[in-house]
Amino acid sequence: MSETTDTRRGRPGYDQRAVLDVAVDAFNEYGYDATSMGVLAERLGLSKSAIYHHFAAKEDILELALDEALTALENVLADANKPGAPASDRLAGVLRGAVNVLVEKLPAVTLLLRVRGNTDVERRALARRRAFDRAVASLVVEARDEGSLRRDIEPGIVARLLFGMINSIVEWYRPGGQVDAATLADDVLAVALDGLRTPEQHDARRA
Amino acid sequence: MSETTDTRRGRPGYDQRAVLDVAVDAFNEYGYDATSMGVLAERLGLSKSAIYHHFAAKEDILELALDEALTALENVLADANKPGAPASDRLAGVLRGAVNVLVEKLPAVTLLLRVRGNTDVERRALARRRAFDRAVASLVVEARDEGSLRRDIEPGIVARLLFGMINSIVEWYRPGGQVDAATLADDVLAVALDGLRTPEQHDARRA
DNA sequence: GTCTATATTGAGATAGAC
DNA sequence: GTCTATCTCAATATAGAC
Repeated sequence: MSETTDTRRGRPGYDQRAVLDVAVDAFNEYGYDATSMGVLAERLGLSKSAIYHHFAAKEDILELALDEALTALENVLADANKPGAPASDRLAGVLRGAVNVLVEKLPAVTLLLRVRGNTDVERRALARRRAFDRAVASLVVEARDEGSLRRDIEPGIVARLLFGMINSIVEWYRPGGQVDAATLADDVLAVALDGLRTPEQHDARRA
Repeated sequence: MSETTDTRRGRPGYDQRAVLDVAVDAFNEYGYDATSMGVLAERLGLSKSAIYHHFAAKEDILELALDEALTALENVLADANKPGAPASDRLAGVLRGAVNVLVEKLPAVTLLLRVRGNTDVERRALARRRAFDRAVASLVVEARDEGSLRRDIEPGIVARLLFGMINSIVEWYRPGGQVDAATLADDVLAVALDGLRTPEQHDARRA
């Protein structure tokens, strides 16, 4: 509506989204603190001050990225919460959904998983992440009480190992590689639920 | 030999080890880059310059801590490498040993797992860590070829998920808490090998 | 082994022109 | 939307006395 007929994605300069994407990649490569506005500007082919046209502060870039990751994860929780469904199904839905979010929003989630809590922005993000973790942990408890999960390991530890495994995906998964998101989610569920041992050895152990 | 009869751990000042321990804790709390020599000095109750009596540079503190973690992990690999033993036993030994190192040298290993590779010190540490990961990955391949591990998931993915689960322990394990190292290692092995599902459900799935 | 300076560099951020 | 120039502050590290 505002100008001529262009597809709105700024031709001459960057829009906020483009700056965000480049910045998040840099944050993940060097770490947030170790990434200066100077190297950001270099990567963008801009001056440092040009970045401040899109974001008022370095931390606002971080905040926007963290919010993107957290919102996506929170939506997974909401989507999987079908009242009446067995807890094991809802848990599987959350795990599968979380893997998908990890893959689809890999840079933002990677950034989220590395936040330490040094500033208010980081602490707010950590609080939202902990709420998500708590929700998953109580799903694990439900699934165990329902008889779907083994009872010999504390559910808190189960939930943490489970999400440790899932979250570690950001350390090595790269889009366009050999593995697609659906296969990865299947593999994670398979390892988590059935373990690595061959079925024959399961039987041998029980015999 | 040098002075009077004292137990050598300096009473008036710090020795290198004491500075190291305090520094590593701070690095893990705030992140290495976000930890200034100023806050380090505050935590030690020293001036900044006093720290430079023990370490020539901030990064030397990091290097010493990383070396401690890496040496411990490399020793696990050497200890578990009993020629002739089944790969599955050797793999289990490495996993158990790695959990023990994680717990016993929690601060140093935590630091190691967060290194990004921004400097030569960090890149050297990453190279040693990758060598360790590769050794574990080839143990996984051996165990699979031997028939001990399921063949339907790529061994590279298996190894990564496995160590993702183990490494995530540093995010929540705290010494003196409810769980001791041996129990934790048992739980990790149990989840990794047998999965979370109840035995009855394993059978139902196969029927 | 610790201190009080201080040198020096690089960071995040702003002013104001184009 | 981008630029050059600059401000301000905090960081690592050093000098040299006690």
